Amino acid sequence: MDRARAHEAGDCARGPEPCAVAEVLVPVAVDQTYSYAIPPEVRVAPGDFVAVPLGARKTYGVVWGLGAGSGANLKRIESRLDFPPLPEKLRDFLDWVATWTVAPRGMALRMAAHAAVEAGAEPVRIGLRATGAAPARLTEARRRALASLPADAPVSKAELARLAGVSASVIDALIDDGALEPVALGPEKTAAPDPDFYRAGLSDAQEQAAAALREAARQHEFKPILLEGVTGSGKTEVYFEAVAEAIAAGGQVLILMPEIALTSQFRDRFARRFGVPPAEWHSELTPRRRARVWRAAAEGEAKVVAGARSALFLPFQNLRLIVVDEEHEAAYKQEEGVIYHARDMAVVRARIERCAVVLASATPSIETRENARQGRYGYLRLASRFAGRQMPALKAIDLRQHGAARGKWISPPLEEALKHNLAQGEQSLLFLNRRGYAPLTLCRACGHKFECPNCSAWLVEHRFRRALVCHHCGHVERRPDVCPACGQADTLSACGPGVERLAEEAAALAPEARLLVLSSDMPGGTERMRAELQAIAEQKFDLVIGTQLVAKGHNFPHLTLVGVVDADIGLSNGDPRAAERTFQLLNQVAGRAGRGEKPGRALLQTWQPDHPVLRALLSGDFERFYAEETDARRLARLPPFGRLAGVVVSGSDRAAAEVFARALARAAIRPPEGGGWSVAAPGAFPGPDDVAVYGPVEAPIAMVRGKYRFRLLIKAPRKANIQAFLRAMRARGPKPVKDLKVSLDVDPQSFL
DNA sequence: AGCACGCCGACT
DNA sequence: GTCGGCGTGCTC
Repeated sequence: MDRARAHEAGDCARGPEPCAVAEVLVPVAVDQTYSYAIPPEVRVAPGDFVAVPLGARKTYGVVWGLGAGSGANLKRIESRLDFPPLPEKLRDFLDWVATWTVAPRGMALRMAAHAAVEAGAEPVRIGLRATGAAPARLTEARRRALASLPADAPVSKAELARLAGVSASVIDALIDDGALEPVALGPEKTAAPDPDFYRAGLSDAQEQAAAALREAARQHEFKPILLEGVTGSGKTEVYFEAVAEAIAAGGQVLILMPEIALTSQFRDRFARRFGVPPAEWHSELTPRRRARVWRAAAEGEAKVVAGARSALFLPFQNLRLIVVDEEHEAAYKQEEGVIYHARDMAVVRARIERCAVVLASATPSIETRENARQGRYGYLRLASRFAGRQMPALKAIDLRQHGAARGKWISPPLEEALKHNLAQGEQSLLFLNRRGYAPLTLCRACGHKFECPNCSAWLVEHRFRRALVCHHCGHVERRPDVCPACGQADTLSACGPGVERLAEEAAALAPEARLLVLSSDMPGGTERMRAELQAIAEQKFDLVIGTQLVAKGHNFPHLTLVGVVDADIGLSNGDPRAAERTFQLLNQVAGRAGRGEKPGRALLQTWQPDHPVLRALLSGDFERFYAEETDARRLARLPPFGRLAGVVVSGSDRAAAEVFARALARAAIRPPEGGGWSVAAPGAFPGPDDVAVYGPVEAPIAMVRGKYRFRLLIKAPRKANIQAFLRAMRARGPKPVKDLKVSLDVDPQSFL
């Protein structure tokens, strides 16, 4: 056997010399693999985890390929690590993600591998088994303990003590006597979801969509599908049918959720359909549980994983279906480290895995809608609510005619509707997308405004916590009683509303109502949140006041009135997606109403009832709104008709950051010869094939966490290789010095 | 990302 | 004189 063939066979452990080289990717910010010698006693194959020396330290890495050569003057792999290997398709996916996002491949590897490595080895679980030997003395407690021991499977000490109703010391004594012996238990097995556990009755429309999804899940071919269904149409039940099909066919399923607050409610719903909850994956899991889910995914043990965007990098063995729930949600965009959009990367992963991917939403993104319209994605629609339930009736309250009193935010018509609903014993929701008591606090005597020391942003008063909080960096200070600038007492005044303040106003209107304020900063974390959401569903509150958190995907069957306090928030912030976002959010909130037996309605307080977004919502003519928005994007050559990239230069020295950003822009404007693109002259209107460079401009919130930020925006035709452009720009620009940092964001979603 | 090296200010 | 702060560069 010649050398090359020996490598292929993974058979190079024969000779006395290291006879091969492995290309290893390490989880650091480098793009290349490093070559290491494979020592004779170690056998490795692509995908294997290995321990390698790196500079002065030791780290793990993953074999990305095997190379030729003797490896004579290379460092050696220390050992092969005992983790399931990273599947080839996942490795391909990581390469793809790194290229697309212009991130070092090592950082992409880190996202996929860290969970496995960071928890360390699983502790060995000890079980007990009868030896058959009789104990020296058989007391009543000892007899019960022996009698309670299951014959088939060993149980842990704590479990046996509980079963027998005796203390652990009784068990210890039995072990000492030789009547019981400890044995190592294998990993804990969790029951697999049962595709036939409970089949809900589906409407005709649902059944039709479900049939198409089942077919896609059966195929094991790349098949993206948009599942568009109005709020309350039962999208979840429909894609559950595809999940059932995929697991019945022996495959695995990934269900992506935009927020962890949603996973806990989803858990129960899943368990009702499949008998057991799905494996969960999100940032609040302990390292050990993460490692367990990771391994379960790799070994094919976890049939269904539901999780946040990072679940996209789990090492599935046989992925048959990916569901992206609420696909339009901005929370799918990862904004730090490797900057990626989980919805788009889910489609890429599905292509590599050759599986179906379902994008579900009541209000799809323009991008996904357009992909469906052009036939790149399949398109399934649920046009009406489940079980004949009506869509909520939407009405605008024109604040120009029916404004609230000074210092109040609930207009007379909304007040009347609320009181009426409460009198009927029905549940209401007030929606305001602002946490805290008031977004700005100022001194009436001297005009002093409370500002964050690290960010150019106002401090938000949280009256409940008696604190002023920065929503950008987390800075907290005590709310003083006297103005720190002029020293006068009782002059500090809260400006503008937050949910806490709205609650105060509502409580004055309806003192007898059981009231709950819900926002993401609620103390008690996810568990508390889960309990409160459950309590709302059981009508333990009459009036709920909440931020966007309450808008998303929850089912509150007793809710019949939704009041949107400020429908105009977010309409005028310079973001190209502002209108679309507002449309999606308001539709989502309004859609909370009337999901039970009683019909619901939504009242939207607005200063601009003629705005296209409000008109679309009120008339229900979504098609027209989508058509207009899509046309506007096409004309402006914005995504999906063109490509965008954001470049952010940040640093603690404002002037240095600005100078650097200018230098980068110059480097971008004069691209290298033969780069394959033309660049519009500064200030000139770009031609259809030109790449345009805008900026730098200072970010709208100039300083965040003590860093100044300057932004460039790159706009390119759809066919242009924007990644190559960014790489060339970075290579030609100056090297960052001191604490200057450049971050590249392909397909930015946020323009702050 | 993490770690060492090197260069500057301050103090056992 | 050394300790240690951060800025810079490299990791097969």
